Amino acid sequence: MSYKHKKVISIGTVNELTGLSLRQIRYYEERGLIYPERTKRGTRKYSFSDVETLLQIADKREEGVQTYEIRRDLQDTKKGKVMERMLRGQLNAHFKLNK
Amino acid sequence: MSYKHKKVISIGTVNELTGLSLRQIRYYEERGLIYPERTKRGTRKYSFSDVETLLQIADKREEGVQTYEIRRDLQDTKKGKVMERMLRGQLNAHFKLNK
DNA sequence: TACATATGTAAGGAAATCTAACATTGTATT
DNA sequence: AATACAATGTTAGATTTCCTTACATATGTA
Repeated sequence: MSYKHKKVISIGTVNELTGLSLRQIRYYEERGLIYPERTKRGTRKYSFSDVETLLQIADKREEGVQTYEIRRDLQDTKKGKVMERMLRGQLNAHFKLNK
Repeated sequence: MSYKHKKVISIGTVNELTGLSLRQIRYYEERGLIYPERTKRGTRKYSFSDVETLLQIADKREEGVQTYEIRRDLQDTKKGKVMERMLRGQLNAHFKLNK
């Protein structure tokens, strides 16, 4: 897994990187927008990818978009990315789309 | 700056990633092998690049190499990398090596 | 009005980190 | 042999960070 997706950043640092409050960061998890991992003892760990997502969320929220819609958009984006890869043929081995 | 060099990882996570004890991680800093940043309140933050360096250090230590030699090697490596880039021409604008 | 959303804040507890000091073991120097 | 330095462990006390839960509040929506 790349550095971008490895979950190693604790919530205080995410707060500094994004400007979002701890409350907000945890709440967006509760609403299913992000999925940090937990250490054995329960502390949350985020990836750079999560940080990027949170920055997008912050933008959307400023526009007044609700978490429910943001979640939908994020899922669409993910699907979009998967589709791109499929079209590029990188998932052929799994899904046997060609031939 | 890239994700690889951004200092966002706390020492406990570095311990998990490298298998080195907290004591060792701090000691290698004391010996000038790595340079974590500090938050306002004093907690150390490491980059993925630091983690890579620490893995190299761990290897060298197992071979019995002492920290002062490792430091020298690491510095050489850095110089080596800079030279590579210079030869690739990426620093021309700065050093005007060609023409 | 009643309910849901989004966020702040407070409290109490548990986990993580910091520094400093002392102990130990091995290797090198005198 | 005695001394010194290197590398690491361990302990202790203090500070910081993080966790959950609960209550408050403002704003929008059914």
